[in-house]
Amino acid sequence: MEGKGVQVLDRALDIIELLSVERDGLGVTEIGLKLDLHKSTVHRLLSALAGRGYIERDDNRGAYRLGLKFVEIGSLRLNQLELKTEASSYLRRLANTVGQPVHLAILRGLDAVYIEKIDPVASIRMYSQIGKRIPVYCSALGKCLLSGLGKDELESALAGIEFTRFTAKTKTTVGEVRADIEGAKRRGWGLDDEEHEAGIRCIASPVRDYTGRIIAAVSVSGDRRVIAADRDEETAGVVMETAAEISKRMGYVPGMEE
Amino acid sequence: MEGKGVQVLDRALDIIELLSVERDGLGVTEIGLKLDLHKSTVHRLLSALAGRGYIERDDNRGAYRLGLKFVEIGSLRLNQLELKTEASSYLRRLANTVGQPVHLAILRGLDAVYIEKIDPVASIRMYSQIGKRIPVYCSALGKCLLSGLGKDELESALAGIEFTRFTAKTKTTVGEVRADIEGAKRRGWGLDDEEHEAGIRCIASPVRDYTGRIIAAVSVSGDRRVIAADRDEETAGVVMETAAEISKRMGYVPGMEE
DNA sequence: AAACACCGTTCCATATTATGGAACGTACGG
DNA sequence: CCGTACGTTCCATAATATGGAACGGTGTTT
Repeated sequence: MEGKGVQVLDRALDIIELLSVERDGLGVTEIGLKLDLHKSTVHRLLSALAGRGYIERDDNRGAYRLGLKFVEIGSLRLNQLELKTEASSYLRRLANTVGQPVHLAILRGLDAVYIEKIDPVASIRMYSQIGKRIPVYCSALGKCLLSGLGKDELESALAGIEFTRFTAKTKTTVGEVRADIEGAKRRGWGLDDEEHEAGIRCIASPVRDYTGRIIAAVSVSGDRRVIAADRDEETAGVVMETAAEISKRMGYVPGMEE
Repeated sequence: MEGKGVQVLDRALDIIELLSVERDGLGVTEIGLKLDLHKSTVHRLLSALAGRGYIERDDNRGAYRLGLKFVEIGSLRLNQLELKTEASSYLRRLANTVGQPVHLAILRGLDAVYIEKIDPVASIRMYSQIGKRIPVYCSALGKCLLSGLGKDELESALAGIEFTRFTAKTKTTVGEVRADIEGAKRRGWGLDDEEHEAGIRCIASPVRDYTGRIIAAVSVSGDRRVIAADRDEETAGVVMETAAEISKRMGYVPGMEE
């Protein structure tokens, strides 16, 4: 076959990704219709995946849905990240101090990927999700992560951005984003001023490792009345403190960055 | 080919599961050796998986490891569980009240699968993991989950248990486990008295839904000096209270079971 | 109660794909 | 500088996955 894929694998992954957004599961025929696959093909792939726990049947309706094996594999992958393991208790402490959701993210391509999310006790806001991505140009986390790139790498990354205007305040030019990144680098913290989600502001600070490189970023986010602009320096202070503690834990010695 | 599987899919899943326990990733040749696959086959499958984010290359060494796509899919699956979404804030409250790790689990076959895990701020104990399984016969969660089965279904389940002695206190006969389950049913809470992990005790209580059926269990666990035997009734009280609140949230009306 | 429609499941001839052997380029160690 | 091992690519062909047909079961309609 053409291209880089393997047909059976691509079909199976298509099924998996389809079911990952279908809360109530789907039947064989419906999966086949949505993915333009013969139902006997679908059935065979589902059976194979089910045999290993990646797919399960709904108890009542018989619909197929993702199995909990994905949860297990996802957790195993997350726990391979030493950074996350080391950072968790600092993040919990920050969440309780600030009383707002706290995230840890790493850079993947042109996105920040959430690898930890701590909600304070009273919080029930569920927008972000571990494993999800947010574009670098309109997130505090993303700007911090980009601030760790070398000049050439940064320009290359900026050149690759395809802008989507999420809110009235979304930055949509390379120049604006570059300026924000430089500001993040200078201050030691980055800002999302309702650029990704209207009404939501976010402050992040970078985490470094023993080589001095930026490997992650920590953020606090919340309603613009809670993460109020007039208290940004104060909020940024506690975020930077937490990021510094995690950095230290990862072997970073202040002053060693390039 | 023979059996229920699909060869390409089984090979890809073998690679995925191998990498899920290899923190530093592996090379093509090494994967091939471990799975008895030709390196050109391995390379093709890795490339196909990498193209969709399920595999990534280590920045430095070039080793292959799982991609963060698994984290995303795992989180999407978890978030499809309405129970988990609804329960999270109650569990956080319980963790802070008791100051010990709290879990939520559901029944899958003869295991309790952790679908939520809350560590209090100061805790760094990392034994359990979301997505992991613990056998029903030697866990408080498992005994609570089994207590919701009908008589025939329970006997069938008990007949299927293959006992492993984890500690000196592990129950290893069907009679002992049946007695524990009946005790859990009578009291409204179940106990793991160092049966799975030496020195660790655990108290759990079942969660019901609007049909009155047991759909999950909540637990608190910790060192036997902290979850001390002489205070079990007290600890159980707060666990049952949390389980009752979650049950209520899931539409359960007290008195409607059976 | 019978007929109909649709779904999930199974089987198998064959079309199509995945395989693995050979070869190549690169990087690392001696 | 040379040898070794790894990752990568290509392609003839062996082996597998496909999908068409058929079946049983369930729910709905007449």
